[in-house]
Amino acid sequence: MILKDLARQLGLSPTTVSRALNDYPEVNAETRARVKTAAREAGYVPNIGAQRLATGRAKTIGHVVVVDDHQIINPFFAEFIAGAGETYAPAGYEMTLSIVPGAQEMEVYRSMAARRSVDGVILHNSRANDLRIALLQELKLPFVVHGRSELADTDYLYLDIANTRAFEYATNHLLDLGHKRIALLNGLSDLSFAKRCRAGVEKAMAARQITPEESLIFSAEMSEGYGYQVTSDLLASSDAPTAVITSSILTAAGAARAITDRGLTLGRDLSIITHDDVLGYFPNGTPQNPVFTATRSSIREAGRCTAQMLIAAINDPDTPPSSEVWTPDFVIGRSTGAAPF
Amino acid sequence: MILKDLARQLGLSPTTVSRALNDYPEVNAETRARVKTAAREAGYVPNIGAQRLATGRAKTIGHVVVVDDHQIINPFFAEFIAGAGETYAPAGYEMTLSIVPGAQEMEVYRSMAARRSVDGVILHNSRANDLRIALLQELKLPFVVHGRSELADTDYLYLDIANTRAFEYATNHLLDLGHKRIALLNGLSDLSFAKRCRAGVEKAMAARQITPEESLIFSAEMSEGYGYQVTSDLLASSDAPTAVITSSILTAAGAARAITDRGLTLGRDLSIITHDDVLGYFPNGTPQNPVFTATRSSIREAGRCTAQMLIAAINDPDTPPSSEVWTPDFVIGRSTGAAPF
DNA sequence: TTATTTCTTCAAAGCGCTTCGATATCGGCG
DNA sequence: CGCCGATATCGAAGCGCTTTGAAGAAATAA
Repeated sequence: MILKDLARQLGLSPTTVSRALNDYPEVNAETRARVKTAAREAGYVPNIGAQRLATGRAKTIGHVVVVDDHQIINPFFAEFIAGAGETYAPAGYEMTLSIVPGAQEMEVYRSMAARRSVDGVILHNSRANDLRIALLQELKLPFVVHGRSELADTDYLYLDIANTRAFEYATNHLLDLGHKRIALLNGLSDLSFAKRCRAGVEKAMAARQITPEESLIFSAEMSEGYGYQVTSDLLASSDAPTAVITSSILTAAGAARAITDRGLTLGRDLSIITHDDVLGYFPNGTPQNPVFTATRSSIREAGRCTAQMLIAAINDPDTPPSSEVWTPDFVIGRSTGAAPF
Repeated sequence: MILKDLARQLGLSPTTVSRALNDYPEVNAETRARVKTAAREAGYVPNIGAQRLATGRAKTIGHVVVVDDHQIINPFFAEFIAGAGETYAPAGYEMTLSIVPGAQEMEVYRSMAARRSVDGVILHNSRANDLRIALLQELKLPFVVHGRSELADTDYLYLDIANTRAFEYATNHLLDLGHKRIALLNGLSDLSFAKRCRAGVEKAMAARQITPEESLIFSAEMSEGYGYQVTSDLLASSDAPTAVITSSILTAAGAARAITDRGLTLGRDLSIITHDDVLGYFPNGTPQNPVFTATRSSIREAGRCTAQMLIAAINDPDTPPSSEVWTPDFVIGRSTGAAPF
């Protein structure tokens, strides 16, 4: 069933049928209703390739995922696109996922722009000095960044959380409890959120004349195993820290496992504060009774909002960009306590 | 830059240029080389909408993800599509993800078929009696199922692992260690893999005249919290089981946490065997030194292979379907030991 | 030499949709 | 009564690509 058939069946021209279906005002209300009913009954759906060609809009948003040894589809990303995807469908957009080696990432954006396969993209894993931003601006491909780059001179849309502030707050919480040796189990160091987390910790410590020790700062892909490994090693050393801050709940779970493995007690022998992205599959205890003391911000909600920002930017490209920075909640769980002597 | 421009620039017709780029044989080798070079230099990439319309092929594979209260993008799915995605790009295919409420799932397939937005789909979370199979056959939309349905009379492509056999093996391992009260922390009961896992456990127990107790069989979304909760409850009861079988490593991690939380020892006070999908973000210890005794099969590799099967089926629809069933490995870790008295 | 292949290239007709620029109809107005 | 603007519809021209069928040039055969 194509448009022409439907038009003939209704005794109308394809023009009118197309306009009726697309809610153009110059169609008689009664005619429109008749057309829509007939389309539904006949199961008519416009061919998407034809629509794309005729309108020049792909009605598609691209997400590029880099898979190298160290970067695979991780639970945070999964949760984020779940949120974004929920937003696309009702808005009439589709989502394409391109999974490519890191070396090809830039090429993929170029090709997306040239072949017009997407109307815009969302940038994940914002890096400190992110070359993708300049490229996309040059290509005139609308985009929104999840996170923030450190390029102060350019103007682009982003949605981020206030990592520096959150981690400063978390660190102060530990300092108030008497902790002085605090380890940071951070994400990969070239990611901008990791830089900000570290800055927050250092800021809080500096305010109390504490110099952060290089040997207590770690950077890696945020997995459970990483948290376990590093914490085990720390606990085995002669001058173990009394508290650990991690930037993900998976890492915190690993750290907790290392603590119980040694017969120690979480929150007494070692305190943990983590950032919690509110992963559906890995809840931080229950809302009433959180396991970890944590800074908390839903990454899924971030996905929803980022998608909305992008769709808005595509629909009216002239509206000036208005980015967002969210402040995480702070919840107190059972993973923190006064520093041991 | 469009085809016509490139053709004019080369002093050729669009026909010849198109044929040169698409490797049609009737183009002079020298001309082809000239065209390809010029295209590369000019950064010409064919418009995808036009190509779709002209060829009738979308060069796109669809994945539908159901998000209801209980089903969100989970780590297993994420790992699977990472594998599938790796396969698409080199083959010239794109991947679209549709994230929709369960009630709309069937409608999405209909619409995909009608608007020709994808050339084929991959079915996730195979259910025991899966209505999607009949629908896709009726729509003549090529598809491959990850998992297996129980519809014996239809012929379709699938890739699955031998869950029944694997869980029977795992159960026998526990029975050999002297365990008699074995709990099963299974996935959602309408999923076909969960049915097969249960069948495997029951088969092994039946062979030794043990009747599985209904009160030791659980079904839920496979999360860490689920494993923790159920195991905590079990350990608190007067006649706790001595072993637990779980169908996912996340659930196993939760179970392990429940054990250490009570001051008990994994593998001595309670044994655990799990199925390990080889999640990048949640490794089962190290390959040399696994934490959990486990049946193991890479879900990412399954994604790669499923994608290849689908592409093959799309390219020559006449080749008879040839499905695959993989046998998981069995690895022995530190989570199992002889049954306590 | 002419007829017949083979090798290259091209013009033109779609693919199914949107949209610009008419055209037809009709009530309202001077 | 003729003219005007508003309303509703249509014909036709694209969007950028592929592909069919034809045709010119070169090579081979008769």
